[in-house]
Amino acid sequence: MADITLTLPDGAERVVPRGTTGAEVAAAIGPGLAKAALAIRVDGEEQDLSRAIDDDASIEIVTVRSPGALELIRHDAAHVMAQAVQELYPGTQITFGPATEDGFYYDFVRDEPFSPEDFERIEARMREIVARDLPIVREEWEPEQAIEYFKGIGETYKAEWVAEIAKRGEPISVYRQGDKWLDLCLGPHLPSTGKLPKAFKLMKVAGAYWRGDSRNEMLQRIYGTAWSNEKELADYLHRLEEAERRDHRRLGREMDLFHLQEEAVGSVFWHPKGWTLYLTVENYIRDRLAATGYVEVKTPMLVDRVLWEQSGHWEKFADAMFTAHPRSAEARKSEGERVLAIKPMNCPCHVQIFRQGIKSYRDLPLRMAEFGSCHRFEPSGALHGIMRVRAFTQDDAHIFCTEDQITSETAAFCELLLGVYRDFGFTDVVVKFSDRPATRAGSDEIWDRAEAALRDAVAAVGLETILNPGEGAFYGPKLEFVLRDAIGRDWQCGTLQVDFVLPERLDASYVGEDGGRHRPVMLHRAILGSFERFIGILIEQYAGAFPLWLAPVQVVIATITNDGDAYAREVADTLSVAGLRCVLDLSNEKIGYKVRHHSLAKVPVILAIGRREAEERTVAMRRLGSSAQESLALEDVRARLKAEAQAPSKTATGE
RNA sequence: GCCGGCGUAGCUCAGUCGGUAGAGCAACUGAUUUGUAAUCAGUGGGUCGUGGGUUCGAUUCCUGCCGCCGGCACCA
Repeated sequence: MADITLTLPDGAERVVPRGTTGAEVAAAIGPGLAKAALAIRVDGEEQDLSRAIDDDASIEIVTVRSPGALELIRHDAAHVMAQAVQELYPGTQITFGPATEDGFYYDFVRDEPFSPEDFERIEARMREIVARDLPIVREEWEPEQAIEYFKGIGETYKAEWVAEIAKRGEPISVYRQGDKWLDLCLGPHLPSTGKLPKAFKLMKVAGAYWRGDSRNEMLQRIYGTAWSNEKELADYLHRLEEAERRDHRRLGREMDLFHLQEEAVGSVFWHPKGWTLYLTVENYIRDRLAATGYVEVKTPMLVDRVLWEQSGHWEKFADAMFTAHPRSAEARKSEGERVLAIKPMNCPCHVQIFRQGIKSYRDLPLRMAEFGSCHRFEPSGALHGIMRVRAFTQDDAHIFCTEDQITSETAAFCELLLGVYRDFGFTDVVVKFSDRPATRAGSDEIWDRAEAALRDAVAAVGLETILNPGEGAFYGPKLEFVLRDAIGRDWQCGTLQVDFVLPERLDASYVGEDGGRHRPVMLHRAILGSFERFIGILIEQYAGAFPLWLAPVQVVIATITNDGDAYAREVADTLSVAGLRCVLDLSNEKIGYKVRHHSLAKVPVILAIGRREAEERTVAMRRLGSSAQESLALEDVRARLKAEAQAPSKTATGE
């Protein structure tokens, strides 16, 4: 048997007999490493320690501290949980159980529902299985053998899955965990259950469709989290608690920004403070659009269904649309029973404006923006605070352009978007590139061109994207700009979609240089996406403690004794005239109470005024989050706060 | 929409093994004139999500519906 050469991460080489296992290599390097070893990476590919290595390779022993170790641990935790559940609840079937971003889940089939009360029992059994230190051994089975075995023990889902894998011609690998339990799995796995750190916790039960298809039966999914040690677990649980405090639904109520109620499910009641925030955001984005060559329009809320039929939306989304008609039978008769749809989007209306009069190539690109209110009948289970609602407003725009202009328009848009996100404090933006879906309109050649144009633009801006294969719109590829909420959920905010289809269906055209008629391309684009969603994320991003320009109440002027009342009024007037949003607190409370009260309300600036300030015509300024005080002349405060409270869209133009 | 959980005052929650409910905070009123994260006292506030059933009697038990929460599916 010939020897092979293994290269360690530090560059050292080891010559070992062909067929040496990862465990043996680890042991040869040192007993400490052998004990800590969880898996081995062979030429970058993670494998079981028990696998024989047959060729020269660069290797790395994976321990708890290795990057990627958590994924291994979580995957094993899923299996240990599955074993625990099957031991405790005989007759339960197992299906899939992968690692997730911060934990794992396993999907079970069982008539009785699991409840969180079961968790303690399952966790205890999991710890017991870890204590048993069961060896985890990989085997390769013949498909027939596996199908027969799983059918024999009543695991019909596993049997179905084996058949699927076999059809693809892939090997069937099975992992034994002890001598009584096994699971179909790709691996890799830890060498034994004893290697699994006991820093895991079951978190929630939920339904999930078999193989992610809503036509299939619903399974019971148990979610857990797992970490390499107790401290990491505790930190994680602590982070979750912190995140809960930032939840926009909670802050929206506590800060009196908005509310939702049963009589208008999925629609937001904006309170004065929330609406101030909303208008601040809207005015900011309006400035940005005006500065980058957009024109703003406003289109009807109620539009005859024939337009939606023409655009193709009726066919695909009719069930998700609201319709309206006059209450009076007489009116309905005279109107010819026409069905009006409450607009679910703005694009067909924008095309109607584009179609008024003859457009020349000189008019392109035409960037048409609208703060358009849309209504969609979102499935009840999808509603979530103000992040996913049935009535929302987008900072929507459609850029009518030539095919040659797609790249430059996209690049300009990406730059605008990133600048806007930066102004709101978002620097980590995930951008997904969604390419052609299986069912689509338009020729492959058109798709090639659209995708290439989009790719060029992204490259021009130096944007990193994640490919989201097959997730494009039916009419064109798209970019999705994704922000994350406090609880770790991702939300699409910005988007850019290249569309060759709607201009055709709605017959938009322009006269080209050649004097002939041509179809424009439409770029559907939004930066914030829905104001509702974006503001929800904004609330969580700042945990309600907004920078001065966004804060609904920017300054509280609080008196210490009522000797200062008259002067405090003057301060409030001065600042209000300067455009600052002020609240005057002359209430009969101690200054300590007022400071606490307004600090909890997350007001960025508190100006305290007592007898001394009134005499000297100064204020004592205190910023949120700091207990330091600064004594300033009234005129200085006015100038300073006014400058600081300018929206970034104003400061950039030097106003 | 599907699976599971939940629904008592503005908020957070207690309570009733079936006899129409209570605390803290908030709010309001009064006293206090106060120097940077809670001054004291008093007052008001709930068809116990909603419809039906069982019962002498339901907020409590059963059930339909609505909403919310967590996932899944969906997201033009």
